[in-house]
Amino acid sequence: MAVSERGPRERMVFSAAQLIRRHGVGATGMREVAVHAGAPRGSLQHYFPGGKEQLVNEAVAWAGRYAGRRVARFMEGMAEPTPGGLFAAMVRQWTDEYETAGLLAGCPVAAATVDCADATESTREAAAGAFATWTAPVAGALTDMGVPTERAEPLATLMISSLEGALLIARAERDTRALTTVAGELAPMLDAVATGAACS
Amino acid sequence: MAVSERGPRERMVFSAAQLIRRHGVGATGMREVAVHAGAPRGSLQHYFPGGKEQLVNEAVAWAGRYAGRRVARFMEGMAEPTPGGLFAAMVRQWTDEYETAGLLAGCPVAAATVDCADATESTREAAAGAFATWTAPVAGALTDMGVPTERAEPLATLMISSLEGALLIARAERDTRALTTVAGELAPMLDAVATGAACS
DNA sequence: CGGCTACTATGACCACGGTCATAGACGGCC
DNA sequence: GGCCGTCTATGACCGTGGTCATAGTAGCCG
Repeated sequence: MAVSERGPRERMVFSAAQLIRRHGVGATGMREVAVHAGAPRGSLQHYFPGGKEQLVNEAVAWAGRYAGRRVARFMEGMAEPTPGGLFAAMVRQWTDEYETAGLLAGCPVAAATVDCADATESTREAAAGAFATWTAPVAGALTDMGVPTERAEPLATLMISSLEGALLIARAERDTRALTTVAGELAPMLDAVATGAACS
Repeated sequence: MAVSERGPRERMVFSAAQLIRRHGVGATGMREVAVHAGAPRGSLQHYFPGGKEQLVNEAVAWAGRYAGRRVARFMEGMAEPTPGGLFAAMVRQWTDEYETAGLLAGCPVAAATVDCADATESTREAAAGAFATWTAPVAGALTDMGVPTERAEPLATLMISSLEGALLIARAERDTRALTTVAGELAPMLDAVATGAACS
């Protein structure tokens, strides 16, 4: 996964994100993270003196940056970009993963929110930050495609919400049905908005 | 919360759902459930010999039935029901809770999915079942409002996905912004579809 | 070489939590 | 009353997991 030659610290953050999105925060152990990253257990307390909380927060932030960066990739990959096309690409990343991996893991930010939002303030803030650093590029892409500025961020929030929710249902059903359905329904609506079609 | 006079068993299921949606499955202890339900600890193993797994599964199923039943209430409460109006009502239930409770808990089904989808098959199935028993009444309501039958279930999935995702973001941000935004954006789109407006 | 810093390595502590085992209380029914 | 099923009550076991403490290793600099 193109992670081979990063420092051990980044590998641990990456591994934490991977494990969290599969098993949730509570069920992910520090020892487990170390093993998954191929890193010594002692390095955890060395790089993350803040303990599990710090590790989780960094994993969440990492996931947010990753998701944000993907948006630019999706835009580059489209001949004639449209809002619906961008959304379809965002969804396809997940359906593709299901095809290849055979199993659908979740979003680490979602997992952190569900598990920590009420208990750990800093993690809640990290999750909010991650959503923000994900929403911004989406909204930016929308404006680049001609969506009015004041609609861009609301629509970006709608897109991410639908994706996260569909991902949840897809995991429960062990089936990409919800993801493809949401893409099939929402994408045309987004394009209709962008072309200024009659909505409201 | 109108739970006062139910049997102790149902109270425990209810309490489990409440605690799960706040702290997640992993962080919710059996002892904690018993205390919250005002029930003796020994009753847990008596009513739920299947242990925590059984309790969680029943809590998830209960939440699914509850959500499904709410749909009928929402329909009754609307003078001239529209898909967008139904969605707005579904969202409002959550924003109202935030106003009154001051804190936004999540959806127990979402929490169970995030925490157990990969580890506990039965819970994953319970979550899938819960989404199904929630989606069905929504789709039924849509058809009653004139939405073509083949579009009803996909749109219901879109509605629930958006709601779940927005709820996630709202929890992370400790703000109903995402919920109101999604309602404001998606509701008109849904009505446009229902009235057969130009979308795709 | 001595010492310092960065990192690795492991064992131990301790709290938490799910489960089991056992036994006590209540209430109906023969 | 004596019996039994339902429910309540509580203590104990044991695995798990986060954290702390303590060394050990490697490399650099003076």
